[in-house]
Amino acid sequence: MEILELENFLPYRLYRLADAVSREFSTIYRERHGLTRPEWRTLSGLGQRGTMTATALGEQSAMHKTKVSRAVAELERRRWLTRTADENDRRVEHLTLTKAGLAAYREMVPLAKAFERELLAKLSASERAAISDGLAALEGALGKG
Amino acid sequence: MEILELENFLPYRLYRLADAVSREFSTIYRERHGLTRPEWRTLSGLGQRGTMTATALGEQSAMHKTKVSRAVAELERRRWLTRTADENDRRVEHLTLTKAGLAAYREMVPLAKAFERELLAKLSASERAAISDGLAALEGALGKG
DNA sequence: TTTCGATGGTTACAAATGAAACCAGTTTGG
DNA sequence: CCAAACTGGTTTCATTTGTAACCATCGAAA
Repeated sequence: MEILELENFLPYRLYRLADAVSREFSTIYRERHGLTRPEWRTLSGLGQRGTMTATALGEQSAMHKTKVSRAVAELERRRWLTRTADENDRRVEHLTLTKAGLAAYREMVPLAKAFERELLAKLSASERAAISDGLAALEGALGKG
Repeated sequence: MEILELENFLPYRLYRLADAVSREFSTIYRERHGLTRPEWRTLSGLGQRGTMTATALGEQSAMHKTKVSRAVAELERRRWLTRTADENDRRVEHLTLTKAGLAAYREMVPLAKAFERELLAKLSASERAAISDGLAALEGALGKG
């Protein structure tokens, strides 16, 4: 009988790894600020880019638009970001971090980098290269469709 | 100011890829049999191994035990698996696919393999090697803690 | 043996999620 | 100019998920 070896099945391996890594990382910002993952992504997106629309945020971080909508609402409630209406298109709003939002972002960046550094420190240089190249290749393959 | 580049941030890249791949793959078994992901994993685990306990299933596929419990309940409802009490430890139950469960498994395996094959076909041989080695290295790194 | 901490598994409840309907504003084609 | 199709974003509702409490059983130690 034909058998599928889960341990070698790519979708399964990817999901399992991503889940483990992401779960461990999330404890950092959850404990620190009580942020959910969509909220953290929104914060990071805006911190990195400065100003974005909700749609752009969704595309950048592959979040469903309802996730974005709710994350933005929560960050706004905390006064970590503000919305500014677009001049030409009144459906669009431009999101920007406030001082408080920026402060939180600045605090999180080193933690995120440290987390990644520690994770990668467990790998050899060639393994790091392999992961980086492999993921890039897959990203490219999926992008094309 | 120090900035985190999300596109190069490992946890983020992993999650995004896994989500995309897993989501696309899941449409296959969702459309075919109306299976959820935990149910599919349970089916695959049992198909591959023959007989497992719920705890073993959870470990193998990194599923929370409530997920396992519910997936098993559903597959049992469909009469795709049966539970047999352990002789020595009455808390434990051994799960096995029924004829119907096995039939479904046999039908799914080629679809899963085809999906993976098509995905990998978009990569060069060295890219495939990179992904495989990189993931293995990460798996090892996480395993150690 | 009895008691107490672990373990396999289920259940109840709360929070996160996604699909689809929705609102408001915008573009396009007739 | 106006209706129809579309787009940015929100809301509603049903489903999925996780946490924590739970039940039953087991093993070890007093």
